[in-house]
Amino acid sequence: MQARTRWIAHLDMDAFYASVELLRYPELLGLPVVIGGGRRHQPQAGPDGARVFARLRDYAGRGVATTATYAARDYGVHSGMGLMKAALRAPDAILLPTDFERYRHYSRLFKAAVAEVAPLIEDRGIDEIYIDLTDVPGAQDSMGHDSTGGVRALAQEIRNNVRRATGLSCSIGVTPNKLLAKMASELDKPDGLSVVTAAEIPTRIWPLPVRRINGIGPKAGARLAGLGIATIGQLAACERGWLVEQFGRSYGRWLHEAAHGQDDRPVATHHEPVSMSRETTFEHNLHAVRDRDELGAIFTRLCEQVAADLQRKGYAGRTIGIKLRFDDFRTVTRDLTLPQPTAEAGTIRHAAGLCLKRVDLSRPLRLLGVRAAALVRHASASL
DNA sequence: TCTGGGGTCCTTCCGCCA
DNA sequence: TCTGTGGCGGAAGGACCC
Repeated sequence: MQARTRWIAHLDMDAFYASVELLRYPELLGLPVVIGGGRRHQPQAGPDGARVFARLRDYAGRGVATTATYAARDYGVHSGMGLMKAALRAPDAILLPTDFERYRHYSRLFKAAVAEVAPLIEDRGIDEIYIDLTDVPGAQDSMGHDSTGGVRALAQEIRNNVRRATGLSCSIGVTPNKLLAKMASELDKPDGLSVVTAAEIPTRIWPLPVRRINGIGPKAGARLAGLGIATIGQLAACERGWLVEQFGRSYGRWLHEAAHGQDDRPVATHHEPVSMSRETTFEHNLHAVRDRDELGAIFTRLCEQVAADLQRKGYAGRTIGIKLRFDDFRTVTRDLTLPQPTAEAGTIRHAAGLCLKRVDLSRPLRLLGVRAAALVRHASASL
């Protein structure tokens, strides 16, 4: 009897927020569109009844691009970029405000469509999931000489289901684990399907830049570049011991495993939250003394929002923390662990106030946040 | 024209205690 | 009693991700 192959899929919706917006405004198809900023950029009805959209060049503020259509990406606009900077690159691009309610709706639709084919799903946020296909009927079937034929057909069925349910396209990578699946889903984006076997790692994964590994960010990428390591293959050629010397025990070992495509993390169908937080960046910087009242009102509102989130979801937090960002972008945090977990706004406000007293507030502030951690289930709180 | 908001995980440091 | 060691919880910061 043949050993069964572990097949994990990573499904990533293509330019998700932007694509959902295009369903609503089909006249924008093919145009550069950027999603981000506040509610005030809602399209208006023009004199002739046609919709009038905000343009990026008219934007003023501190927002960033949440998503951009592929046409906008051609101008060098990508998610995370400040909208003011994006406006310099693509002044004529359409600007649409984010509508999370709508995106969550489509998120539920596509996940339900996937679950019809394969029920073992790990949520990775609003627009991506991992799917364990190993034991789905057909996954282990061969088609002629192609041992991956069965799982490929399954992935194609999932893509068809998603398109039927939402009208949206997605990209899927199917491989023996989550780490590789995440990379494989980007190989043929958008609207792609890539199956990569363990035997194909040297030809299909090793040529990729190290930054494609989920877990190598800007800092680690730059350090690797400084060591002359640009591709995953070059990383795989490094001795494990040497990587440990360079990056420490935990991260060094992980880099070595990742480069060789090793990852045995399970697909987690359920997870408990670790913390809940609310934060806001001010329209303009605020000073603790000069803007005392305004800051105090915002602070109280954040505490109330955290309390409401905790209660709605049935949790209480024992550690209450604050986060401050100064005008020079320096970030500090303070937290305080209480004798008892709480989901009550007044208690959170008091604890957060004590945290705030431990910070030097002489510099102007650009951001304020409140966080509850060390969460416990709190049944009565959800009532 | 500087750089959102909501998270997770890891490392380091410190004090307390056995 | 002094010194060392090691575990542990809490606090702070940093890297990374969507």
